[in-house]
Amino acid sequence: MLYSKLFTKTTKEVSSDETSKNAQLLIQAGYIHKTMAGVYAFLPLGLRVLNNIENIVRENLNQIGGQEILMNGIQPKANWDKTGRWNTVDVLFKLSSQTNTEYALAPTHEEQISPLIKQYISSYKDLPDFDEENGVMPLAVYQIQTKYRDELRAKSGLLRGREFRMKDMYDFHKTKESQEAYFEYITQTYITIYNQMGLKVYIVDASGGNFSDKLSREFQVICDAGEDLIKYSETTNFACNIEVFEDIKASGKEIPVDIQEAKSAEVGNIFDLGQKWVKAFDTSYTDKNNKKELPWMGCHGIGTSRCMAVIAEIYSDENGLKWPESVAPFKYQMITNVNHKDDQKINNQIVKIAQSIYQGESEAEDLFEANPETVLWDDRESVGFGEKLKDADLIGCPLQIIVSKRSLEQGGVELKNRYTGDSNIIQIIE
RNA sequence: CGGGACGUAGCGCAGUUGGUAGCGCGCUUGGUUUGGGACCAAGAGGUCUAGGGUUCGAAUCCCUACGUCCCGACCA
Repeated sequence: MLYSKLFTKTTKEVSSDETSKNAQLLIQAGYIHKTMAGVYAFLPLGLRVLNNIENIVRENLNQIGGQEILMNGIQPKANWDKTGRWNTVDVLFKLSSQTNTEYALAPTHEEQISPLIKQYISSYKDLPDFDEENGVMPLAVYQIQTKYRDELRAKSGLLRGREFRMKDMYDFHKTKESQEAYFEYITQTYITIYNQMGLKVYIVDASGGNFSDKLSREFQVICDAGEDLIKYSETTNFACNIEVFEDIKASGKEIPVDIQEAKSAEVGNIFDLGQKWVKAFDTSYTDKNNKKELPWMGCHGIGTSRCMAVIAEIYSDENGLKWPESVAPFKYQMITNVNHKDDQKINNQIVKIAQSIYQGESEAEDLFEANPETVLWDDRESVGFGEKLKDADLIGCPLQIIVSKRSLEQGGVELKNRYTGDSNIIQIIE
């Protein structure tokens, strides 16, 4: 993409009332725009990052049998009455129509998936037992969608919004064993997902809150902007929320010697919902003996926009963002320096080389993946070179390609790693 | 929802004891620049969040509402 065609602009200054690092950087670099407290619009660069994150989630869930659907933001009140949550979920946005019919703006989708799935599971044959060895996956349906929660206090940029993006998956099983085994299987998939987006997660068991009286498991990333406090160990897989640490100690469980404490952000969680929701909606099936049975249900969330915030918090420095390649809006940001004082021949050469790199015609191995889809070319002519370098650091694509008189004198184009700061000259064969 | 701070040009800010608003960035035009957010010149841009009140006179003082952020509480 040509930078000159990008409608967003970076700014030198950012509002002092956005104090969170993720919001400041993402707004300053033009990734997001604040509409109101806790509600942000995703601009071209921001949407590319969000899409990259969500595609990582998508690909991994498809591999474990997930079938993607898209449910709705607006839901009937009746469903929420049925589970009693119309009055108990205080973050529920409620709205009414011209005819005073009431609706919920969905904060989550158990109230929709349960009656939906009821239509399609009539027989035990519709609910295969999870069998990892033979590659048999259970019925698992997911969506990646915009969610709404009436938070009393939205804060920390994309970390806690009133409108945010979330993946939620729901799985249904004949047996509790299948559900529990899949719960563990998903845990492994989640670790892979977070690793692919550059996040190291700590797994913390917690109670399910008012969501479920069963087990839930949180995925925490060490991050100063986070709202949670965890105890964890680098050498073992021990991790727990600070709130339950004393209880764990009292229970006699062994505490690792390298125990540490840190602030963390919850980037996902998985729940064992038991039969609470299927009971409420009578989501039953007929078993082998022609008997009516209720399935076992699990639900699993990943806050994709929150992941974006956490990545921005962690992968950034005083100059700006430095995205992991897997989620970066572009792999390369190319800067060309055309100086009118210079020999026109050199300027022509700079543009010609940049053009061929941008079009994917470069022979150089390190630039093999360059093309208009992977390169953000800062082709602006009236902008100083220093400003382009600043912008490249702020926007934070992993690799910067610099084509200038100086780089040509050094034998080619400069390839600079945003993360390590290393740079080297790539030979260009013309 | 309790406590605190704030709301002035597109953005970031200043505005003294009350006298109808200014700076930087950005933008427009022209020119010079171009390896770390350049420079000169000339411009455009405002219902000082809104509504009341005090006053001869309010961005400034008082009240109310709305908005934004921070601390806390809450947190599928």
